[in-house]
Amino acid sequence: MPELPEVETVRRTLAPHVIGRTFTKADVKHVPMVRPHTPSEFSKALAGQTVNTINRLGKYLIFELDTLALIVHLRMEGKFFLGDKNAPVRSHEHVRYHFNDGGSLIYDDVRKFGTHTLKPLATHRETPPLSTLGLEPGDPMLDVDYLISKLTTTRTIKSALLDQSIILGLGNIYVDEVCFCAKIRPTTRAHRLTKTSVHRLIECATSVIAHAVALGGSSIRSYTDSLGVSGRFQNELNVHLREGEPCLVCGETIKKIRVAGRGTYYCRRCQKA
DNA sequence: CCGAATTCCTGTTGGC
DNA sequence: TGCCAACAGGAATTCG
Repeated sequence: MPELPEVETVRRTLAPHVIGRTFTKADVKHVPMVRPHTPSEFSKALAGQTVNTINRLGKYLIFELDTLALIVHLRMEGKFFLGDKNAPVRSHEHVRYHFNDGGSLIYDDVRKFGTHTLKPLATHRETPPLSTLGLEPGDPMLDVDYLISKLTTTRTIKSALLDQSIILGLGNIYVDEVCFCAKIRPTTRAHRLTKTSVHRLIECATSVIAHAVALGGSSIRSYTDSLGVSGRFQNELNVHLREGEPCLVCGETIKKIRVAGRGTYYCRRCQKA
């Protein structure tokens, strides 16, 4: 599932291919994907708009057009492909964006969970969903005081770290890795964490995400290549998907449990906080 | 308001 | 080997 590092990789890969190109229309095959727009109003609004830049906020891709922002969330398995006018329809193709040069940008998504929405460019960051988002790992504003103020909840720290209004961009894989790095058990109640643990959490979120971005993200079963996007971070995972294998730090067997409704991997010896 | 459960969706996996 | 239920999960929505 694409998390911040995978989405950043998609952004970097896509940018040189689509910046400067102008849309003529979009064929929407899965109607709910462009909600609340109807396919025809979505397509008409895009016509004549040029892609000036592609940004990213957390796991959201933001295509900045002339007067609109096209905000795309890949959710689990969304992928982009570039095609020409004769590109065959892909098996899970749901949206095809057409450019005035005859080319196309194809969105493919097995589970149809992705979302594509249009917002006025001038105010897109001030309205949901972007307006509700927290701070990205590496943002200087993400300090101990900020995080402690957000962790007054009784939920588990895993649940809190998955909450995009607190820290941005972490999903199931990276939350497990960040908790391992910070020596924090995923089941610990957020408000019970010490200041020292919260400090480690920030350091780890920053370092794990930076390392994953540098390696182009992770390619695992539910998220693989599109546009030549093939990350190498899956080879660096310390706990995620390693149930039954020895902890790379202490040798203890990695456990898998269920936390916040998600498969969760941790080392019971290293993660005691 | 808070947090847990449900919903969306389909390919893969595991148990019998 | 074949069948089918369970599972995977981000975030919006519903429920208690």
